[in-house]
Amino acid sequence: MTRRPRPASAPPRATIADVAAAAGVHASTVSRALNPATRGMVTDAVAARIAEIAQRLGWQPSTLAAGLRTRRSRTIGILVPDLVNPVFPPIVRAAESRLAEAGYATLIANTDMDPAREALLIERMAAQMVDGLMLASAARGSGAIELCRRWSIPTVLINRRLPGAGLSAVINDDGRGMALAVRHLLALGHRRIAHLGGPAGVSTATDRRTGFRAALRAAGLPVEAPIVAAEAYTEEAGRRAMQSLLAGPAFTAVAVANDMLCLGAYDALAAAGLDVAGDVSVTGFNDMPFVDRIAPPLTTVRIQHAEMGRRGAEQLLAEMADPDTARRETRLEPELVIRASTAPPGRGSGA
Amino acid sequence: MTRRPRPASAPPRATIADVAAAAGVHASTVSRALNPATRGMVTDAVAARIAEIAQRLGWQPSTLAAGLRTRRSRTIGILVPDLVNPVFPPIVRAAESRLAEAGYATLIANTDMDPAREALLIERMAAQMVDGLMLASAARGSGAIELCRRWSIPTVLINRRLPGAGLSAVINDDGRGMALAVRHLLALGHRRIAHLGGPAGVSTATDRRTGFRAALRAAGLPVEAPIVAAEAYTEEAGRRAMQSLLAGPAFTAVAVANDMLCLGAYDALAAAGLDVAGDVSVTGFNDMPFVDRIAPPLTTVRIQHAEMGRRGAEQLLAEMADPDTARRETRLEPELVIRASTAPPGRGSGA
DNA sequence: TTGTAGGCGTTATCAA
DNA sequence: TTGATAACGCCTACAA
Repeated sequence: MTRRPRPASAPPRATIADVAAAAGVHASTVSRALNPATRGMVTDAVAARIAEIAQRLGWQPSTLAAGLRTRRSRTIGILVPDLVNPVFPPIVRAAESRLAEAGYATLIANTDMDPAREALLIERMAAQMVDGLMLASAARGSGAIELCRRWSIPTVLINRRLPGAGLSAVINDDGRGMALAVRHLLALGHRRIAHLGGPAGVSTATDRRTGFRAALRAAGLPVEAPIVAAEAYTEEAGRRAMQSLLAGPAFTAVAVANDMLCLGAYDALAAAGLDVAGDVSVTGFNDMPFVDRIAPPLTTVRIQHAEMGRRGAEQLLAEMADPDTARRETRLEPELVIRASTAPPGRGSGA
Repeated sequence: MTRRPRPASAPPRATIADVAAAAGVHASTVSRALNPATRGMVTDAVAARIAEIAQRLGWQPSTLAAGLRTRRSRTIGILVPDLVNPVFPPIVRAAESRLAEAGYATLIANTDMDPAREALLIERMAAQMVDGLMLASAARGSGAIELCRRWSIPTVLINRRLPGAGLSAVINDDGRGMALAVRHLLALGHRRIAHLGGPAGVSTATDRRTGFRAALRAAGLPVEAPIVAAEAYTEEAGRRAMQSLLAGPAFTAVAVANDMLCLGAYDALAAAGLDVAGDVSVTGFNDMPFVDRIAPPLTTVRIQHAEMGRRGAEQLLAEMADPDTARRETRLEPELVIRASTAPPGRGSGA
């Protein structure tokens, strides 16, 4: 005894055959009339009548059946490390909107930064025959890229790039963004500036660290500034990283790789009896929601969340439409937002 | 000239027929061996060999083909008003995790609280043959429910209920939550308490307003407290609603229907020269991320975000497995989190 | 336990 | 312009 998927009371959904019968034409004619791409092959009068009948019967195309035939599911997958990280919702949302406009549904999954889980999810997306993939979870050695290649799934990276992967990416200009933050600290008079960096293997972390060093060098400062890498982009990791910075050489300002890390950093500073801005200036990265309302409001680098999602979707649509579309790395311009977490040095003692 | 979906270089993906040929058995045997549910029908030795060959050929089941046959897509749709509202990501994430565990992929879409868009999305989900739907966007008069019924899509409401819809819902006990907040304010000594409510037609708004009134009544206070309803759960709406509260009778505390509204309320109070806690105590609802770090940290009602997503998924899975599963309204227990936005009255002048 | 055959709903190709 | 036919990949009675 198998359970029937739909209650017996519900009428089965109308198919093209039903419409054809009602219209007194062949199913192929109905298919042509109802498919925008082939509507032109059919007499206007017939097409109109078919459309009317389809409407009356409540016909809906079955993406499954169409997809089986055409080998496209009109579905796009988006993989994010963790949807709860506030950086991602605006990106995902913008991408979803653009894709919906183009008639695509959006499959979302969280990788938890677990390569095994990520691989599983990609396999599953491949099984679902997604037409394209947007990866916000790119990291060195994840194997994701070769899976996408193996299943020939058009793929675009967002937020993070992966040098050598040969994939399009829509990212922030992380180096420039970090330079904006560092130059701001220098302008305030800071000379002993530390860097609280992101986790290894992630482009946002390496690009921002590189940008940090370059900005110091450009200012003629010694580059052997205190640098610590957090193990992940989390509050807790930020707390621990800040603790280890505080155990090292003194500094009056710290350029942090990510706003989430800043929250933990704030805690660690408070625990050490230090005042943000007063004793240690702090800059973040991302301008994620509500960092303008924490105490003190965070000076940070604003990224173009929505634009990133939109442009990523755009690029993916282009590559799906024409596989020969040139791969490109789009770097979005970041912008410094100055708030109250930065101030000239010397008001307090530094750290 | 039609464009081929996959580059000529990529080998076509293996099908059951390929595996069958390689194994020297019939395709149906392969199907049985590879499908966990029917594995038992096949000799262990044969099953093992088939599995090995499938693995070697990189075979992946095609959800499309299977779904066409079985009429289930192993896909669930989730509709949220706006993924950028921080209440939703934790819910969605937990649901996605649970559904992924059960082998379902998750389709996500934003309704923007636009009934027309919502209807379109549901139609599209129906076309995608989603096996079930989770609706976080329920509102009076949306038409969503009848669409789900029409397409016989098992549906569970989350975060909001819809009286009379006959659908399961996993929600907060909004009345109790609001009562917790009001009792806290009463205990602090407040007597003139206002309510900044949510938008009309949404159960969270009406249930919290009802809870507010009931709590005042239970305390023997007059129920004609100042009450204003915001037009939406947004900062801007919160600002305007607080402004109109301030234009009315005086109060020393305000119980707000939602944290997002509180942010706008904070602004309006500041603009009026009033101190949160000092002049007017403020309570929120949701305990959304980071309200513990705003200034002053918000006293609010914590809801079980993740549990809501998990339980919603659980209920949906149950109803999909057995349509006769009893519909149920699950109310999750909220919890008051006391922070610095509430204080005894009288330190300042009130409003 | 395995093979056979037919069909899920749509679209592509060919013929009329 | 329309109709007939087959095929997409898988599942499942039924027969062997």
